[in-house]
Amino acid sequence: MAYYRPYNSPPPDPAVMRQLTAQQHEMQQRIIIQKPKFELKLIAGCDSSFIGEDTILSVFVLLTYPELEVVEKVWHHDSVELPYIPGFLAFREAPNLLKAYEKLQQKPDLIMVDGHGISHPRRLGIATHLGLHLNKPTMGVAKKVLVGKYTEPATTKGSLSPLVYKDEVIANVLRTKDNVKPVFVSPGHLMDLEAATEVAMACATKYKLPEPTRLADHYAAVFKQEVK
DNA sequence: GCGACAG
DNA sequence: ATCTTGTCGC
Repeated sequence: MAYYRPYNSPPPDPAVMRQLTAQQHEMQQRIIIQKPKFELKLIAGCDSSFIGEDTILSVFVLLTYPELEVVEKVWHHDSVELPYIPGFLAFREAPNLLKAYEKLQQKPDLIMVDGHGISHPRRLGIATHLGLHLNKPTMGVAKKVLVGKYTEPATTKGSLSPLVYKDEVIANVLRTKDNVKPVFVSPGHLMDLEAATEVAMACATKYKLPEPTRLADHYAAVFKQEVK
């Protein structure tokens, strides 16, 4: 198994990588992509930032839908164990995100995660990984492609083009704002691409990132300063 | 064998 | 993710 290792991260143990890959193959069997069976009243957005090299701070923001008004925001920080390795992001960030999630007083009907859903080599982007752990509908909104090919969508807001990987459309490259780089929208778990795309568009008000993840990113920066 | 590579 | 200043444009 070949995997990419960022220039400055410690060399991952081959035995560990084999174990994590096996776990993704097991989890892959439980992914459910279907037409949504939930009523979207509350949507959550989550994101993580780092304080130094090994301390992660994760945030969950809860919003009403479709009004998109913030009703709750929580965070949690802890030390991380694994380095960042493309394709294995969830093993590095999901543990802390789950701890932050537990602090929510109310639980969302859907979680929008910063990162990919099934648009991943083994369909296990962090959004899908979280969805399986929480048995909750999730979708991913990433700023950069991980796998697949696509053509640039038109430069006007609302334009989109499919992201294809192994002859399957695994995400939509969506222009959420005029003349701004598009985002990659994919279903994570318990929903499908069509629904994920619809929600992403409905949450794209005046910025590139849909409100849930944009606000989570915003508060991550705010809380980070409070901790320092 | 040579690139590409979420956050 | 993070390190970082000024600068172009709505």
